[in-house]
Amino acid sequence: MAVLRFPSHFDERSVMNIKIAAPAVSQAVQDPPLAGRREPTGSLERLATIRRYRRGQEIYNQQKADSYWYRMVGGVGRKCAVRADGRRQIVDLLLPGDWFGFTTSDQHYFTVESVVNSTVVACHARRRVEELADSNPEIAREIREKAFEAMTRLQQQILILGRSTASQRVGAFLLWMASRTSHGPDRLDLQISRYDIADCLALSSETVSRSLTGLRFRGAIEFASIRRLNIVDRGALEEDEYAA
Amino acid sequence: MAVLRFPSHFDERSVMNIKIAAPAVSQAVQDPPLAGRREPTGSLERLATIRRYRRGQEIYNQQKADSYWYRMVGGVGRKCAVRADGRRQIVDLLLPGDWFGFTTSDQHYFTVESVVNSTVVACHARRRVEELADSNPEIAREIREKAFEAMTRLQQQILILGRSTASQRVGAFLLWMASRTSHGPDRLDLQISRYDIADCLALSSETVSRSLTGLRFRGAIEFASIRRLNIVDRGALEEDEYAA
DNA sequence: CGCTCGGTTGACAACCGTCAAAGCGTGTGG
DNA sequence: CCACACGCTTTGACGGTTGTCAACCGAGCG
Repeated sequence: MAVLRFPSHFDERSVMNIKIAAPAVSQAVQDPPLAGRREPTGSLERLATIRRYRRGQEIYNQQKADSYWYRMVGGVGRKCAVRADGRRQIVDLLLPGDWFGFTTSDQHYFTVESVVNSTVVACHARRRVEELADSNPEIAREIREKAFEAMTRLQQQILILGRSTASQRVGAFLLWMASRTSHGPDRLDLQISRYDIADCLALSSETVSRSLTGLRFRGAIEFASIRRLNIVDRGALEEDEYAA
Repeated sequence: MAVLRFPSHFDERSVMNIKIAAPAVSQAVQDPPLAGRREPTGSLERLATIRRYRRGQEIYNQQKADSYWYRMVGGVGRKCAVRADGRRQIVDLLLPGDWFGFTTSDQHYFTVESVVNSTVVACHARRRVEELADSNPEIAREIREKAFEAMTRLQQQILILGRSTASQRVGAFLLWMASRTSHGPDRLDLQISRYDIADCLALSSETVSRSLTGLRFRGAIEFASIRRLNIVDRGALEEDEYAA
């Protein structure tokens, strides 16, 4: 129940009695639930290969030819690009239920890596899925739907990257992540590091850290542990955008 | 052949003899060519309705139900969101050959507007296209391919937004636009305003203008007219990213 | 026990957004 | 035909935000 101090660049007058949320009882470290999404139960998954990864392993690679489409089953993945200056950009953060790696050739544009241990991925041979889709319109529709979902994720990412200030980006990111996971709408288990968040939002990790501190200071969020937090004031997070 | 002066924040020592490129002879104002892409010639386009727009008109809208998938035939479109503070974010810039408006419901997430006069769009009734795709695997594959292309555009946009400095973003944007249009790899007719560029790149129009001036100053580009330019030094524009 | 990695904070400089003003081109109306 | 107005573009000045460099801390691990 330690009282937290805030760094000097916050207004000292309001610094009192701000506490860390009491840790939830007996949160054993274990794999997260599968985000409550329905898994496909049709013939699609019968031809899937399941692969399991430890943290930081490569799922596919821009360099090597690869003829699979993928579905995230458990854990977290990141689709990223590395620039000439060594900076990394995370283009798509992959959570259970998300499909990724859609191509029409045997070449991917990006590299996908697992972010946490026990990341589980279902691999679908592209050619076989396409043949299946050719003969089964249901499957074709399902693939289309998953591709459209992937497009929605990318558009969401663009909207977040388009925000002008770091706090807005971080706030919108937290809300988005909370809506994509299933710990309840206001509980969030960021399983990813500040570095990964920074690379998602095109910020430095220091700025992410400062923004989180700022949001905590303003009472928008509270931390249960370093990567688990509760959303206290949604209004303070959402720069309420009207998607016109 | 006027000698251009540079604003004071550029190094005055190098300011001499920098000229506007000689204007191309007799460039009448007219519709741009259709970017040299093959148009689909199959049964898909037989059930398309062609619509023509003047500058600034709405093609579809986030508010109103709409059950079409679209294909840009001529001109330019912008898919955008407007935030609470009035700021606009362009999520996808639509050029001839681009499909857009993919959904599985009768609701769109964004609004699409024409950017230039004589923008021409082909509208495909979603339900009829889906039925056609159900019975014709060729069509289904074509739709998938167009959706994947749209995903590639969005990912490209994310990579550009992820760059840290304004000049890098503007430079990458110019190269991208040049690769998407067909005036030759080094000639570019931006048909859009600085404001639109700014809303694509999450910058202010002033910063876009300053970045363009800076790129011109560094000899990376030269202007044929205010919206037409030549790419002189690709290396200076591309912060050569290695997409890993 | 010491190392490494991730996270936080501080100091400072550079960059960019904002406000303001001016130039310019185009279209419109008198 | 001219005058005007409007929208787009450029430039200047300035202040706030953020990236960078640096230091420190704590947790996990060999």
